[in-house]
Amino acid sequence: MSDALSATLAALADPTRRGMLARLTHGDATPTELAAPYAMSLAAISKHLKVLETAGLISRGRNSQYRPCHLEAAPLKDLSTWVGEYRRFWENNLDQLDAYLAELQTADTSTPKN
Amino acid sequence: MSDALSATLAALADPTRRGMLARLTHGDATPTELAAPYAMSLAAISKHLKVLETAGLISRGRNSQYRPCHLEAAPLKDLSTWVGEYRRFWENNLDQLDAYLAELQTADTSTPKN
DNA sequence: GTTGTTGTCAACCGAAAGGTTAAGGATGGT
DNA sequence: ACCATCCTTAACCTTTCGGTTGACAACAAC
Repeated sequence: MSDALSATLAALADPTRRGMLARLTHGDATPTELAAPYAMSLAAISKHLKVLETAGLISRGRNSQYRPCHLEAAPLKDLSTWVGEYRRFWENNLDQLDAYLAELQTADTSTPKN
Repeated sequence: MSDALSATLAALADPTRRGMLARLTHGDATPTELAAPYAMSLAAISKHLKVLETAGLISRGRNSQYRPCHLEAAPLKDLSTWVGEYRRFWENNLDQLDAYLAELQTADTSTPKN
């Protein structure tokens, strides 16, 4: 899981963490504020934030006792780029094209495995 | 992890599974073909394929002994839509806007926590 | 300096992830 | 009928994940 994209995807795979990111789109927030919607200890929230920070999805400042969290979108940009490579596979009736190609292959002389 | 987006992200968080999807962009392939690049038992490959299938990222047919795998891009489209909501956060110098807003808040009368 | 609030860390726990090996089901070929 | 090939399943093991509780560090307020 050492590559950045895997870390990003793993961090985003948890609904609690996605909820925190969504909250941060409205502005920076402290762990206590981020914890509000969840029936969960603050320690658990702190762990989630560490996962997000390790993935580069948030950064944290310091304001007296408070540790405000800030959304960092760079990993999301990378994710968007990655998933964009697959765009042509969900656009423009590609399934029907695939079906056509499969039919061509069935009519072939060799032993088709696909 | 019951929601579809979490299942998609968790499935994609593994580099082996992403590699399999990348291979499937070149056309359908059997488990044995998909296993080729990896130093891993076929049973492990079969498990990975089950994860991808459960997430709706592939479908599987039957051609005699072979179980050809086919890329299904719908969950990727949903993921692209989700991440697209964050687009404005990595475009157009948003960090500088945030810094400006933070400065405004520091000049405020209340006790700012963020 | 004591007290309260905020947040993190360490230790622990159960469940899930990701791999193994061994067994077996499904199909094709001889 | 038998054998080989392809693939999945079951059982198991180790590591990671997501939560808990308890201790405590940092800072503010009184």
